[in-house]
Amino acid sequence: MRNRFFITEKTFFLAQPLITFVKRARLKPAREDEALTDNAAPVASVPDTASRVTIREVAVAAGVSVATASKALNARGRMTPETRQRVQEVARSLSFRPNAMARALVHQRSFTLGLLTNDTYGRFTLPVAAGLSAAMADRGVSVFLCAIEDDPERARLNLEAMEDKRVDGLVIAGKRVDRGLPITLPPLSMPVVHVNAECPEGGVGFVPDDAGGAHLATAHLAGLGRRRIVHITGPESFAAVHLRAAGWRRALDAAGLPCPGGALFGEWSERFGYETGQRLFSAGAERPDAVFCGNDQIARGLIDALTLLGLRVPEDVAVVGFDNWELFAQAARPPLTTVDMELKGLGREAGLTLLDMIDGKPVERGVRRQPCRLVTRRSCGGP
Amino acid sequence: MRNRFFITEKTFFLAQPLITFVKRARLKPAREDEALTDNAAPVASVPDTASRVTIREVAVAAGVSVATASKALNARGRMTPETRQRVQEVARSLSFRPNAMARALVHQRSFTLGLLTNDTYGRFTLPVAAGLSAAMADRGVSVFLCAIEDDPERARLNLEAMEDKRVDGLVIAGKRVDRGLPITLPPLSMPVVHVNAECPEGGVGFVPDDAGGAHLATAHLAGLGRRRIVHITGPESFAAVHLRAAGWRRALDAAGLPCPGGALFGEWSERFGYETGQRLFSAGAERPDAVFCGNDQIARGLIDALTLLGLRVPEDVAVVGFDNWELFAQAARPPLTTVDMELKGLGREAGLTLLDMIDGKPVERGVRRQPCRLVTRRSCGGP
DNA sequence: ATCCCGTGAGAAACCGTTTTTTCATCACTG
DNA sequence: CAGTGATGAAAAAACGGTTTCTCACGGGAT
Repeated sequence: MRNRFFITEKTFFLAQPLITFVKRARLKPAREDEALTDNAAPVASVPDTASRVTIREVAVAAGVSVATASKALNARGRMTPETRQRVQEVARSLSFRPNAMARALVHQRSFTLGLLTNDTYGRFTLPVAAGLSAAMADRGVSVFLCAIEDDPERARLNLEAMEDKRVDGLVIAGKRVDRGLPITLPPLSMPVVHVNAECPEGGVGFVPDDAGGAHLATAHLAGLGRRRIVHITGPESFAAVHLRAAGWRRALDAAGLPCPGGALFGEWSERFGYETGQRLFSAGAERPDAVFCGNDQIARGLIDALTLLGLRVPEDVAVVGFDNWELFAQAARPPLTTVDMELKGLGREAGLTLLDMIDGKPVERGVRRQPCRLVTRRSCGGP
Repeated sequence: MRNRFFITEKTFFLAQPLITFVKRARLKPAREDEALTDNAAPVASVPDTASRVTIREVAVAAGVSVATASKALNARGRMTPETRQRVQEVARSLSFRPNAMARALVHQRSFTLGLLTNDTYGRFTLPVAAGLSAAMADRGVSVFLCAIEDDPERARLNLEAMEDKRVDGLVIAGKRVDRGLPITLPPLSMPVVHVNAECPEGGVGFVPDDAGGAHLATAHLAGLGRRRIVHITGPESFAAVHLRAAGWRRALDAAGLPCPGGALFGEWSERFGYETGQRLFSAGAERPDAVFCGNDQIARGLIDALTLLGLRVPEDVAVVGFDNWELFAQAARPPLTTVDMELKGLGREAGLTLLDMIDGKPVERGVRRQPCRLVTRRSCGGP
């Protein structure tokens, strides 16, 4: 109770040994008996903490003051080229690297972001995270990963950690565009962007353009001369399902094609694709000549069903999937043409926008739908 | 060239607007004309940076010195209970949270870890990362995610960032226990543990106990009375394949069962499982009554083949997989009994050990094989 | 020779904490 | 009543940087 604001007691005590250890090491430079007893044990060598070289050491080695050293290394202020160069060379030779935390302290900017996600096993968050991390790394910004398992308490804990660590901004990533994370965001002292998750009123969000992707896929099929293009997809409870269905319908309209009785909703599984395929294609008359599937699993199941029915893909039926989940798309026979949601790009754009917000640049609020990309493989024929 | 040690020029210029922005905000407290022009634009509200409350403000509000405030909040030093309580209440009412970076600066400990991984799309790293992140969060430690895409340059960049940010330790996670990451680790100034990756001589590593897991699976089958247990698995180029095969063989020996001609090596795909199943079970005589598969995909393909051949799972043939990849294990009919590598636990243990190393506790070097867990579903029958 | 100014570099203040040291106060002893 | 500890709290010194201010110096104009 006493202490409830701060680091947990566990953490607190955890910290003690190290601190005293370091202190001791600094005061007495290695007593002999200690060295002797430590020697034999087959323990992993703790690298000499060898107290990292500071700008102060660079300064004395270069024969200047720390102020001058700092200015020399940061290309600020005025000074003779010789001085600047001498300092830089000394810094290099000592392999000096400035302490980012010290620097953050004075700049009031940590060059650090938080990524809060509840998609622990998911195939969505990792690409987003990778794209984000890569783009940020290029700009000297690092990303804290916070895996909250749909557990509000864990969310709170991580949010507090992010506040304490003074991250410059926060990316909140989920697995469904129509669901928020299990957090009631407290008033945060930093800008936030949402990725692949419900975006609160007035917030900034990034999601793949599901409708656009579906349009892309359907138009591709129409462009290849297919006339009866059906849509087999996931459960109606997903917003993404409706968006993709809408894109499909719009593309059919645009191509002047009939909309054969609405989309076939079901589940995101191979099984559903397989069963729907059997049902749809065993009836002889008026068979579709193309299927746009709501995801790659469905497409995979569908292809299995078609193959079993003796129908050839793509000759008799062309198939497009959604997700570009390599595991399914590449493994399918024939390999699957599918829609890639560009999740890495999503993470990248979210990060860049967040940086803009941090820099105080004006950023339009609202949800951005990032374009998808059609990956053509062999399941549609064509060139 | 001039500047090659430090933040990139891009970063450098990026930082400027913010810095001057903050400065200005502090000097003049909001000029009216600025407020007016800013007002109408539909831009995302940058939360009032409202310069976070510092311990200094807490101190003056409580009528004590900062030293006293610090001691009061950290349960250090001696003081009257009244003073301590008063400070704590003031801190709470101002919702003060200490700046972790300032604190890190004096403690020489950032309570921060780096996670370097090249498994961007993979199903292996994310659970590891989640387990690590969760366990560390409980201890007030945050984890930087560094996604390097098998790109040495990116690896270098991220390593430098981790050094600059003064992480206390590093977790290096890969996708294969017999491959290192594309890094030639420079002499690092912090302890390192390796997870699911090749561990250099004298290092500390964590991998799942493949052999043990295989033994677990095979012994389970033997315990259910199966006598002819074959093993269908991935390519021989994987160390994990050999370990699992060895575990399988050992379990057969232990149960006094014959080893029918060695393991069947191939690839990690459903297709391979399917085809091998057809080949193996269409020949009439001396059919196996159980199969231990090297992963869940193979198991899934195998079950498809068995079903097609009219063989019942588990009545005629019992099947065990490896990975507990929900997508396959749960979706299989019947649901798959399989070996879980406990990747989250792996991440957790790696993190805890790393913390020990950071604390200077003696830690045995070498690779630890963490036990796997058998998840029993319906593909083996039994209770 | 004096004044002024531009220039390069050092001194000092600061960022937000913790920790050590110093200091004043007060209640006891002898 | 002076001397002695204990005690609570403040002052000061770190931690590793950046930035603002100040200053000494030298050259050119008067």
